[in-house]
Amino acid sequence: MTPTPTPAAQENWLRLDNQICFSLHAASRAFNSVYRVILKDLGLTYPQYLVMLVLWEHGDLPVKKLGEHLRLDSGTLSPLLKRLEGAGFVRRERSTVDERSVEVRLTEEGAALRERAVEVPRRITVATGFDIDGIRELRTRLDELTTALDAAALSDTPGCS
Amino acid sequence: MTPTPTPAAQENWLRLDNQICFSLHAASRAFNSVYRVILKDLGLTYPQYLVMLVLWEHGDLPVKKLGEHLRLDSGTLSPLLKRLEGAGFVRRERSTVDERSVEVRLTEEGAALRERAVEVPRRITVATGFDIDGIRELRTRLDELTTALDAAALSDTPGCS
DNA sequence: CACAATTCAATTGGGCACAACTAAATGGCC
DNA sequence: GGCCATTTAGTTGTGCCCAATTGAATTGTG
Repeated sequence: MTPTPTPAAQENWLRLDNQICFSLHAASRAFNSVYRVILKDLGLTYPQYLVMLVLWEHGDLPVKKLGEHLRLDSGTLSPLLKRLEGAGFVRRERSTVDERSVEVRLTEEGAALRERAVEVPRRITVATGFDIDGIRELRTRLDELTTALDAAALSDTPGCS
Repeated sequence: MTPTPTPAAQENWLRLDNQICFSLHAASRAFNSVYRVILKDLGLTYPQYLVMLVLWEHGDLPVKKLGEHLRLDSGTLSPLLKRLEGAGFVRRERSTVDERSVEVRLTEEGAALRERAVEVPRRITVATGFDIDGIRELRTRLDELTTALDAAALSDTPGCS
């Protein structure tokens, strides 16, 4: 069936790799799809929703801090925040004490949106088909994975034979 | 501390939700980063690598079949395949038996790339910090999640109180 | 004060993802 | 044969993600 002389072991590695990376990729996009449907009422995309979650939890923040919470840089956040400002959910105001910094502030409308967003998490949880413990377990695994991958991306290990 | 009259339970939901959706989001991007580093030598992006994996495993395929394996539509695949063609790894040839269909074929160069890609999976596995069983377990969970989310996206349940 | 290094946001460019639409070809039906 | 629904790629528009660069403001140092 496989005409290549490659050892079976390498075939298995390739296949296993396919499984894990593809599974994560697919799960991420599936999550995105569900959020797209649920967040449409609120007029938010999924990454915009993440920004609003951070602002609801921590209050007004400079772009820099927002990026640290979300692990996103200004190249991603700047246009995203402009769209949120265009939608009327946030204002961007350059700090008076440090002119380099831009404060992202919730508008009345943005703060009020929280009331309507409160039901989102439960709907998402239901959609996952997981119970609380299952979600917690999965979250822990994913965070472990992210930590390990971040470390690997830094050390790189390009010369690995 | 919280001026809103919202019950504490809802606060917890919001926080829990933040954890799971954000964890997946972050893990997906972290994976992407590691692949970006490792695949740079090969001249592939991560989604392009997924396409090549499918072609290496299944041989030449029409765009439609490729999309089914990867769960991607032509809007994503068409430009991606053009870039792969530009890089010399695939050819796109319109089928002679059904003019609507476009066959994606590996070039010599594309097939040869497999030899160099063989070491990628092991490096990725090392980067995850997980052992084989851990990866298998996580893969299973993620596939369950994707299946549940896909089902939820279809049924939607928008009127949920 | 002057100068260099650093910090922060914004911009640009390349690529991925998806929705909506177009265009061409096929196949079934009368 | 002529008509129409379906199938298949492609195109367009919007948004996200990241790398690299730019430019303004700040901080540190002499």
